Amino acid sequence: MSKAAKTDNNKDPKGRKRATSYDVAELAGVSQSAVSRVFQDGASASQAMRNRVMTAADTLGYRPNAIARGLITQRSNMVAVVISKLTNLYYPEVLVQLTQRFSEHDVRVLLFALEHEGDTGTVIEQMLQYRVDGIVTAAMFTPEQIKTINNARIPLVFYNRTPRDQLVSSVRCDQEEGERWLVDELVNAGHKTFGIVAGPPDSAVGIAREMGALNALAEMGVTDITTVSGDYGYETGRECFAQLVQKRGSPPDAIIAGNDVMAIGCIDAARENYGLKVPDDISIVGFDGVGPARYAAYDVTTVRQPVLRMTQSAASMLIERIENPELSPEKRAFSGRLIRGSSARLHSEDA
Amino acid sequence: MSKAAKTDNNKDPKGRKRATSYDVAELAGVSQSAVSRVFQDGASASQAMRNRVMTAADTLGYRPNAIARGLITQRSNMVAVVISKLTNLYYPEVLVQLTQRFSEHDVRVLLFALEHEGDTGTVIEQMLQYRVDGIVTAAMFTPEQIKTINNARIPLVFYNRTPRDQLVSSVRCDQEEGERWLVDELVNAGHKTFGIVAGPPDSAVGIAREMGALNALAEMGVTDITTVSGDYGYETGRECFAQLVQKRGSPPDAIIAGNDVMAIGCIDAARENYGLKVPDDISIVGFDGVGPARYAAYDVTTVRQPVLRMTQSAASMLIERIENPELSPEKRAFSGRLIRGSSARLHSEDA
DNA sequence: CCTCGGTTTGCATCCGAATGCAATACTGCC
DNA sequence: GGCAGTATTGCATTCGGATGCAAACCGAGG
Repeated sequence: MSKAAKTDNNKDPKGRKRATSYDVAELAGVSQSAVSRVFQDGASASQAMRNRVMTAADTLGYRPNAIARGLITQRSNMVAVVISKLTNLYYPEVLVQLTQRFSEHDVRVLLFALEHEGDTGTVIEQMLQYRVDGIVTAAMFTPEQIKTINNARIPLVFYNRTPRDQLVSSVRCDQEEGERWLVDELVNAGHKTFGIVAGPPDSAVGIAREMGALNALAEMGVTDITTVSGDYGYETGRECFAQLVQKRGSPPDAIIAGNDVMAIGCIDAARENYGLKVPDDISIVGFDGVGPARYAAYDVTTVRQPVLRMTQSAASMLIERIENPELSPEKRAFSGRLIRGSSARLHSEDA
Repeated sequence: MSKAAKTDNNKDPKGRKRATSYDVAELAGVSQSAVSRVFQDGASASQAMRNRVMTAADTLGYRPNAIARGLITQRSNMVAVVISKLTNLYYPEVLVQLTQRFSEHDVRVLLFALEHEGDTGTVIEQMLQYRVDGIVTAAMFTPEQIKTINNARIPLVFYNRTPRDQLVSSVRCDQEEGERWLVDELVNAGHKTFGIVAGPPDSAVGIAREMGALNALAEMGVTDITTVSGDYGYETGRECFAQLVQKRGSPPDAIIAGNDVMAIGCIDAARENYGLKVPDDISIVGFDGVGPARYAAYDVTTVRQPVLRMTQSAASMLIERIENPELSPEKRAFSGRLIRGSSARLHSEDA
């Protein structure tokens, strides 16, 4: 009787309602649990049952409702991916890679794009409400936010940022090491005066790179350093170059830019606005190894991040922790690869 | 009694279970419906009730479960966004814009990234299972797939592709018009022989552009046309240039590339491998108006897509149709903007 | 033919919030 | 003070599928 009632309110004016497992069960003359079992992996169901159910399901166009399933299983099979500053040419690649890695594990990606890395507040609330099974973030969270996420027992992996003093998992490219390589090479090649075009102040990666460069320069005994900062964009790179020159009266021997795009901006400014030859008059290096850095007109000397390995790690670390929440946090740092482009005179080129 | 049972099985070994509206209700001494109402927009609840519930909710760290809500309201508040070929430098921008537009309407984005535009099969199944409220796709679907989606009554908006003979909504940049502009200008500037570097054969946009260019060329009476095709990438652009030259024995007067990145590849190949001056010896034009097209070393003549307006349209068209499923399909085409870079000699520059 | 071990299947219940309806509380007004 | 009218609140049910448990079934061996 109660079952009959269920079919009664199918009075969708224009077209049939979406088929449910009950509808399929009825048509196939079996129980709803049977339908449920047929659509699961390791559930027990005879071949005959499978056939009947599948036939009925096909004629009704039935598809299991992932929302309902998520409610009962306490698994949404969705992970949140948080990105910011997509203008940074580098993240799109990361994003697609991540999505593909996750989809290999039958996990969907709920995307959160932040205008600025600071806008994390509301986003966290959203992620929690949607009961995502895990989070990969390429934006920094505050300690309280991290605590909130931990309390909700949602596995969390930071991408290219590692909060200080926090017990969290992260995957990153070793920015400091990369900057050290660049600095070593530049200093050994005879560059004495340096300009740094840092990233925006709210970028964790930018800060890591800037500090890495500054520390390396200090260790090498370099003191003539001028710093300006941009927003990772091309235009900003051009402007920063001008600022640098103005600030110190003349162009430095070398410029260390916070990413490749700004490096490209610097190169164009140096050539167009100051008639400088790169790398003869000035060396300019970037970071990331994005596509445009390989364009012949720039051929930027840079450190390429191992995006594939990093995204694979992030995805698998997260999935491991979703399946086994007891796993302790883990931090993985990958070395980048120094790419000796022709935008800088480097030491070992003559080796 | 049944309520008491509910609190009993809270035996989470390590830490409390996630708070539900029942927990909050109990602590606040009110009914579950009251809690539900407090967390809704237009529901009736006294101020006193609001305070009590909110206090209880805060101490428990309660957040409404969007999954459960979706089950009962038949609204997931999620839309699927399908993209392919993210290698195309242009889509990341689209993606972020879309995500932000949707989040303004409190709609989340479930991301599906296709390796190739053809891999749509499984993705559609996923979207339907997750009961997304709508779909924006930057990949082409087959007529059967479209029918499946229509049967499920899920609003669908195509981005930059308009299936032939299908009653669907779409937002696109008028590729044909843009190509016509480019062709007109090039022909009027005296270019006689043309090379076309088309996009991959499974790209709907690529085909539209290629056809647009060919039609325009035919109308202008141009017959010396050589076509090759690439995958939208930089390297492919370089290779295509070589192929073009080889195929016809010498470089054409002008090259029309399927996108800016390939145009850049062509420019580099022309300069580096053939010692040609751009635009003195050869004109090269692209399409999209991506960031790198503006780099000083290339300054590509191109047609810029009005991404902001297009994404806004796509988002609002979709949301309108989610809220009012009876709305009939609508196709919007936006004109791009011709950008007269220095990679081509154009007619009207002397005007 | 009956019994035993192993599969299949169905029953009943649960996940967490939304909502129609009825009961109740509160308001203003005569 | 009493009453109509509105604003709150609670009750019970619903969304669609998963799952523990017990009943039913199957084939093989005695």
